[in-house]
Amino acid sequence: MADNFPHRSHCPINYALESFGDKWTLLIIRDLMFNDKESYGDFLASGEKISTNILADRLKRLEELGIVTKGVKESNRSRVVYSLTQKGRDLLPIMLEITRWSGKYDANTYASRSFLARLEQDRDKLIAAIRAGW
Amino acid sequence: MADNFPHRSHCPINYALESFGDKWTLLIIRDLMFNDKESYGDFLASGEKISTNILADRLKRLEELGIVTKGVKESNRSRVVYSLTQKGRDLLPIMLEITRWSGKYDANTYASRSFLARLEQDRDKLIAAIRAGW
DNA sequence: ACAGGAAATTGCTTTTTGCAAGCAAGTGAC
DNA sequence: GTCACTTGCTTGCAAAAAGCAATTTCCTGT
Repeated sequence: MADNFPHRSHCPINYALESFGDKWTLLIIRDLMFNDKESYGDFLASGEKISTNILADRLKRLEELGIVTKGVKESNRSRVVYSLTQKGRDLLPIMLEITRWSGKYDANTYASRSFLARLEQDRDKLIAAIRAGW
Repeated sequence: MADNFPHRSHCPINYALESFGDKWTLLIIRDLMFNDKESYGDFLASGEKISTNILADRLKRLEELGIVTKGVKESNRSRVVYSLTQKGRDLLPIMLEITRWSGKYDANTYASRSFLARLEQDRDKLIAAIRAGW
């Protein structure tokens, strides 16, 4: 959890942008959080087609920031697996509010009606339910 | 509200990233939402030192996306003023969850204790109170 | 008409991204 | 053991975006 680079400011919005304010980082977090992905290859296979050098860079950065940890699979110790730390899991409310906003404004959103309805009607219970699965 | 560029996907996270997934856009939204800024010069004066060409580009983009509207001040019709649309104001819950996360993990955060406490204790009331001021 | 300020635009350099190819380490079949 | 295969990266290079300083345009009040 390095975090020892010069900050533009300690505005909370800016702190977040310096952590995950780019076009790719939140997609990796999404895959870890909602799509049961855990390996380099898993992330590469996502629909948005991240390139290998960017993926490697972002995973390294997320590790340095303490949002993700790197380990190996017990069943196959050559397989590298990434997972969210508490700091990473705490991004859940942000991810859900983003989903709500995009669900409202993107006419072609992939987010399902039922999920959006659940989010609208009882956000707190939905958060609790997801956390219970961790 | 153009939105007619090729999307990487219609994943809600990705849609949001394509709207404001860069190092500067959310700072402009922050200034409009919380800091009573409205003009080009106001945004330029913010602590993070955005450069003029990037600012002009992002304002244009935000307008195209329907998040911000551009107008002129009645009292001085040479003065351009920007303001949030409903789509922009609907980013409030995201902004607050980001503030909460950064407030938790940035030891040097600018976010005040009292604001963070209010956010923790009654998020919904805080949102309602801010909306009431719009 | 002119001075002044606000809102950009332009030109140039540096940094970051995107893409394809290559490579190293571990594993599984034989 | 060795050889093909998979996984997890690294490298090189071209293209795009960001950063920075200087310049310009467009009001507008005097």
